[in-house]
Amino acid sequence: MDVEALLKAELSKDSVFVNRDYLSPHYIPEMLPFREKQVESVTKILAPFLKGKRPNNMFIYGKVGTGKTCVARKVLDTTLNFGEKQGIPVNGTYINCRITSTKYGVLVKIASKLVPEESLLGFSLSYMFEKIKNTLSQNKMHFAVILDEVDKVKDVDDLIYTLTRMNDELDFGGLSIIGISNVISFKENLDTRTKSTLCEEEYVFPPYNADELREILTERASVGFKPGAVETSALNLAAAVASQESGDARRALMLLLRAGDVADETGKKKVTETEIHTAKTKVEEDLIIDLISTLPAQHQIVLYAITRLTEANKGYTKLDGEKKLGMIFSGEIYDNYTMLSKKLGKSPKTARWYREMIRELETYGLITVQQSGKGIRGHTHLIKMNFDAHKTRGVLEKQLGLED
DNA sequence: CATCCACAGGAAGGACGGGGGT
DNA sequence: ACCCCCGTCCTTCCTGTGGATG
Repeated sequence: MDVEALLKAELSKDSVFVNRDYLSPHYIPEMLPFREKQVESVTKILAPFLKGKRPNNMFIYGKVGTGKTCVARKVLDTTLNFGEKQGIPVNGTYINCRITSTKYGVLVKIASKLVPEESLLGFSLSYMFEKIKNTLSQNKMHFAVILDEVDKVKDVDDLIYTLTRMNDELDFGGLSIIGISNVISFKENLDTRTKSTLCEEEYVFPPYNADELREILTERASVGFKPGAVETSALNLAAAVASQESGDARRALMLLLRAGDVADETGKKKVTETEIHTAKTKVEEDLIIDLISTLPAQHQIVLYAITRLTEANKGYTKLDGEKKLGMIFSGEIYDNYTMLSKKLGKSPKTARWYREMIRELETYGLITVQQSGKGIRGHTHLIKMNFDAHKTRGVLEKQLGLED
């Protein structure tokens, strides 16, 4: 008797859901529809693992919500389980580089996976390096790291170099890297050596089309929702909306999840097109919150300054052409940022550091940066928001604790 | 054409904070 | 309790750049 299942059923009595978890973007389903080929390819690459050979490194590129992370994690998990059952010394871990963005952090993560019983914080980088090397060598172990959002690592070249150097120094065992990114330009900015080591194998994951999304949604809805709780037209709409906005499965699922919440809140027994429409705006806010909440306070203030200037439409005060509509001058933002910082009782950072923050905001996809061309005196950057300024400002005000 | 503008972004070096050794 | 080490964050100082300006 599954008590937990009973409790969940009890909880969901007045809900359209049976189990919300199945709709969570973090849930990894048994089967990954429309990704069979990719699963097969990645599995084949990792297979030498089980024969005690070092698999090639791998680079996976694809837009958000195309199943990169899902496929990589799924295959790694299965391979590790299989290896364990067969008594083969394999190990591996998943690292999200948006959270662990330094070389040191990545090494700590790997080391603590290898020797979870030891406390490793505070040791030097070289100690960590040796620790990993020795553990792998002594156990003749093969290790695979998934570096999700590799583009977020501070010095990728250095990290990849360090990890490959480990292989050269190892007599037994080995380490292979699975890099994942959704930034097209990422590869171009890599050192040639890094590029050739990381991209020994390369895969591009295409976006899902509307039909595929609809099937994914239908499948998840059948396990996550009560039977008949979602109208077919609602599923079609959700799939259409998501495919229109880039074929992002994660977003499609969030949309459906949110629509279910809306139905629950309004006491409806069914999810219809109306709920999907209402959920659409909420999902956008969720995505913004997702991106913003992990940002350091100073970055948030910079972004806040950008939203304010965007809303005030200061973008074209100094410009005549319409091409640059909605673009804001870097210097303007900095002035605004220093003012806001002081207002919030924080000392503003220097202009040099401000430029670093702008660069980071760009890599997070929150803003677009463009070189100033003709028509502007001097050499500066023009900045544009990628999300709705009003919504972003609302989220930021909550985050920064200022609501007036 | 020299000069200025309004920045960009590299290099080097503090300040800080967690952690170990003694 | 003290110092030292290390990695990260951030500042200071600096040289570079593409276009406008006089």
